[in-house]
Amino acid sequence: MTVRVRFAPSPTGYLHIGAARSALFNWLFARQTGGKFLLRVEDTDAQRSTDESLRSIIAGLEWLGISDYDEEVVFQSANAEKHRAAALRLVEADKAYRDFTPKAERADTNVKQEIADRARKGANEGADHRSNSFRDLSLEESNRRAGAGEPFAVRLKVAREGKSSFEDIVYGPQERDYSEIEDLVLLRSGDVSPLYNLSVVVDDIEMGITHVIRGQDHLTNTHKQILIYDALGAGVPRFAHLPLILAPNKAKLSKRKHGEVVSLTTYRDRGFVPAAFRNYLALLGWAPPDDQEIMSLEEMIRKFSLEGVHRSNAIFNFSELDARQWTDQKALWMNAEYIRTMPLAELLPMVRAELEAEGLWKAEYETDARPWLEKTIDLIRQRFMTLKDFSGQGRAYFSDEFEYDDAAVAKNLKKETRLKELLPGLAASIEAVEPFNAETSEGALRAFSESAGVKAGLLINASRTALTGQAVGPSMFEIFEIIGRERSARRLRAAAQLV
RNA sequence: GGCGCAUUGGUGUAGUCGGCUAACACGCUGCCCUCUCAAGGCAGAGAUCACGGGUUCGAGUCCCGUAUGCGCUACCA
Repeated sequence: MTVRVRFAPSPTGYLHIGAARSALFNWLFARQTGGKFLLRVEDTDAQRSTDESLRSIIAGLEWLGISDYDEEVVFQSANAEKHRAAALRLVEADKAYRDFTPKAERADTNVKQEIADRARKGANEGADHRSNSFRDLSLEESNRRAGAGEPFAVRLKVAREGKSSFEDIVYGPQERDYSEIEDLVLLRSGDVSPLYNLSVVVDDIEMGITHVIRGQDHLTNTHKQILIYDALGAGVPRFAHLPLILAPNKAKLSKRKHGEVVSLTTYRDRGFVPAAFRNYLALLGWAPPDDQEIMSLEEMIRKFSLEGVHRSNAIFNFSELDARQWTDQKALWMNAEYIRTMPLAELLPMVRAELEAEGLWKAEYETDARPWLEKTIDLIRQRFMTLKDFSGQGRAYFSDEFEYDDAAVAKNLKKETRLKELLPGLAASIEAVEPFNAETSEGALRAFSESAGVKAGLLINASRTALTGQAVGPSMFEIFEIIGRERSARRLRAAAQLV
């Protein structure tokens, strides 16, 4: 039997990293087993679902490189009629019943508290889950009242005795007593719309899903879903639940509290290389059998296994206070690692996109200046963290309009007043060099520093800030060659004004 | 409240059948390289494996209990 898995996000917000990881694991599993990877949009909550959210999710999956769905995208809302029919079929088969109890309004704010209170109260009164008086209403009577237009909800008839059990691929054997599961509502009263547990099951059956891979927050509810599979007479798929990704204080990651760090598109917008973030994501809750953490997509597919997923929740370690740690340090490190080691040919288009977005791209980079571009990028990528750095710290390589870092100016230019005269002098001796390259500019600078009686380091560091605006960067003589004779001389003279 | 799941250095993880002087990566500290560095090289600090008890010659690994965290418990998804 070929494997069929699906990623089933609900479009009620952006694609957060936990969901993205679920998508990734589904995708990896499908690609490894030669199975099908499907996308189903769970848009049954019309109030909360938005097109914008859907677009953001789709874009996120594309960015991660896992949007090659093997079949048409399924929209759950389009299947509502099927879900309803399935529930009514269960009523006919006496596996579910109509509940004519008037719908109780629920305040959305304190649901968790309300549930706990109700449970506590129920426990005190010894209430049991099978006490609904409509549970044993005859089908004739039920049909009659429904036919007369009386509003009803449909609930599943859960057996009084026994227990539900299944083997989770990640969490192992799971068991739950029926007495702990109430007769869950399948269809809402009033508009008779289907509820989540019914919809997932009917759709998963319809889509022929063989493995349900999703967040651990669904682990306990799986028992309810299995009950629905059974009632419907359908085979139950295999389940694999994934540990959750938590915030540094071990709280659930949420948009409201944690903002954009949890949104996948943030990583795209802040200069992450998709492969790097994907690689990082794969390591949250899973580890390859060997110690190799940096993996190509092919290696990841080959090494992945659901059995290798572990059970404890992972913490996404970031700091809201420190800008340098705006997201997990390992994610940042991995991005830098990818930027400095990936094939230049793969990096180039990403840098181009960044330069274009910032108005720094020039047509000649595609033609005459192509070798220069490649050399430059290869040189400066060594100490960059994100693609944004190419247009930020690296701006001076692509434009004459760049800013001088205050700290760099203070450290390398302002602290030695003689630089006011030395810099123009250096500019002159640099200009006289022929040919102009790293070696000759070094010779010129060292000769000049000797004749001026200052240490070469003084001029080298001053030059770095003069030519790039930065305090750090590649070897200075490489920079001279890259920036070129004329621009170098001009910037050295201009920097004299900053001393 | 009930039920379920988890718990290895700051973080991500390894540790299959009990033999660990607890491994790797990020981060951190120091040194080296050097013209700088958020790069590279080297070294180091950091974990009584949540706690308590038990089984055993021997437990991070097995059993029981406790604590903490998380999840579910809804006519939300």
